[in-house]
Amino acid sequence: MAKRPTIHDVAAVAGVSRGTVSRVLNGDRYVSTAAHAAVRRAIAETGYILNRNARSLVTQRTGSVVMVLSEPHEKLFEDPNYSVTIRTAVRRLAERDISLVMMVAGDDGDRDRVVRYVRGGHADGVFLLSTHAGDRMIDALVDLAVPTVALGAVIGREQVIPYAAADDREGARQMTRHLIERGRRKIATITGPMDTPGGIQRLEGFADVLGRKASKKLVEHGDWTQAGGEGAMTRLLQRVPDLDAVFVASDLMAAGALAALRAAGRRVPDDVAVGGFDDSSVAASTHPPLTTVRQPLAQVAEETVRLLLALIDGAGHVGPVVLPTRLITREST
Amino acid sequence: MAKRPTIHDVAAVAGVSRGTVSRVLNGDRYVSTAAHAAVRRAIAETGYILNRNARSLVTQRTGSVVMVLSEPHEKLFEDPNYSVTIRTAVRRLAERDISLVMMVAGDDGDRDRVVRYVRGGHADGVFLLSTHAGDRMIDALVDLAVPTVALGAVIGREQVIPYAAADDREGARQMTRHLIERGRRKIATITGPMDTPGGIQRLEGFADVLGRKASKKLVEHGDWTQAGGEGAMTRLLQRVPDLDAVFVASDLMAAGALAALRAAGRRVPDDVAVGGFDDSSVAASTHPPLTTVRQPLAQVAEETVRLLLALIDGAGHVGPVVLPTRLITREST
DNA sequence: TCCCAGTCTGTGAACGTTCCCAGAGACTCG
DNA sequence: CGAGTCTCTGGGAACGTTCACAGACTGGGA
Repeated sequence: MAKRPTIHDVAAVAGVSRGTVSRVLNGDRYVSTAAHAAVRRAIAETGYILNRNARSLVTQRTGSVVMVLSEPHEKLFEDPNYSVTIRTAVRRLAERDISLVMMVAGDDGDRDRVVRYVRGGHADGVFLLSTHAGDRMIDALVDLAVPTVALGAVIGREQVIPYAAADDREGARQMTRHLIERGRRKIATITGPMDTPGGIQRLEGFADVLGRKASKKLVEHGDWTQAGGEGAMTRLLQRVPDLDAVFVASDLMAAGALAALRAAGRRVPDDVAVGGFDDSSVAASTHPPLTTVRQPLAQVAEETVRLLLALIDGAGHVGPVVLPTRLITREST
Repeated sequence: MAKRPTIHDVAAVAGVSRGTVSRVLNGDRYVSTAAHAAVRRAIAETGYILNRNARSLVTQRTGSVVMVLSEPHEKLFEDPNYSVTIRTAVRRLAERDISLVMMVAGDDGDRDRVVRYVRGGHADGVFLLSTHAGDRMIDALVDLAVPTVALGAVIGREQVIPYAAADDREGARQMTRHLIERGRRKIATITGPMDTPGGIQRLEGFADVLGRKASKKLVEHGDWTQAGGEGAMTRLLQRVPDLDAVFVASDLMAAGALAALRAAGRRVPDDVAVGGFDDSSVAASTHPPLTTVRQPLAQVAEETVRLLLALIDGAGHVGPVVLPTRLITREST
């Protein structure tokens, strides 16, 4: 295999100059149809592939975006949704010929690396995933003034970092109303960690509906894990033995809650109704299957990418996008 | 903000030449300790960050690796394991200052893009995930002679593409033996799709143990989904109403099988014992919790990266790595 | 003393693009 | 018919590195 063909080779074959080939490559105006055709043909003939490094070197654009995976709680958060998010983002970006670089921000070294990478100009934009409150890396990124968006609000930075998210708060309201409609009177909740948007907003939605009936006694905090959900449910039962419903802020925690209820001899939904959140794969496989709130995950990912692209294209400011959730009724309520 | 500092600026501040700075950057020999210190200081002072594009342009190396996500069965495969794999890979690669670019190979356009990307020299290596049999893209990549590895064997290309994987076959044997030890006599199995390594090898392990008792009647095929598992279980029950155990090749399908059994009025494990595979998050949340086979996922990912790095470093040929699985006993058997 | 090997440094020439400018034609309008 | 505008083209310069080479300096052995 000889050397990879360059723009020079294409130009020679097409009988034009480098400049003209470059113009065709970049879709510039001012190229005659004859030249255009000749270049196209020469590209096909030589099997030419653009060298992005050379291009980036002069344009100062990289044609890539970095997705930063934070690990809020010591990798407890093994979210199946990542898969959907990543796929969707890669797809949408590929349409624009932008590639996706993954980075992990687990410890300080990682976070440093991310900042250095972006400061080095190696990415045209940043896509934040599962951020958590008070992350210094995020402030550093904001300072760099590189287009940055997040999937899910960044707590405390809602105004400065555009995001797309599911309407957690309204979703929680839907579920809470549903439990009331089912005739439940003493409704508790198990939240996520209170430094995550899902933790905060789902509790707010719950409180919106119940008003002052949402006493502190009826609120217990979990950590998104199944074991955490089980523990929280156990504590709730001790404190409020006569509760007749519980809204759990994630399906995985709800699965834990179901186990705790079973262990305590309560029947679901007869004695206690259980509502989840996410409509993840566990939801359908619990016993009984979970009533839950579905998030339009792919759509959220899509909108996040859209925001990022807009920013990269020079949009000064883009607003957050919040997408509606949907109640999925199964047998646990 | 002024222009980003280049190697020239560092050289000027350090009072040496470009060449010397470059040598320090690349850890070359033949740099005096004084020069070395001066350069280090100048780098810190100027906040210099290497421009990878410029480097790649001359070295013909990119310092990045592409991970290709195939979608074997129309994105049915929403594998929570992706998350672990991606994290692990990103981590290990970052240690070597190599970044991970994600690409999706869903349709022909995607596959073309991947090949073009690699042919364009934009990656030093390829990391294949969830491949499926007879993929032309894989042959194209092999032809390009770029270092390529896979997580999980590539069916039909086991000899040409190095891989790391869990010992599916032995795992299936462990489970089958376990079912026999539990006194089961009529043991059926629900497999994965027969064009995936998990589908094939887990069935082989099952057959290894049962020998000729593993009649065709006792084998039913699923598609890794819960609904698929439910359907397969229903068909099995019709055909072999007196079966007393079933080994299901994935936890998600096993959850479906449990639902089918419940619908048919069979008690688990009293009437029918159910074994899963993967030890995914659903396993612990089914009712009853699933006995299953745990794969050392993070370790598999780690080994895959190791193979890839070895290949990139010039190792001519690296053998496959197969890691042991472990039986996790819960209440379904 | 001289020579050679080893260590260290500076510099010109690449790497493959895009950008910019100058210039050649063609066409339009006064 | 001349000036101005628009379309199209070619080629020099720049982007920020690494690499190869040449040269300077050191020290040790003949």
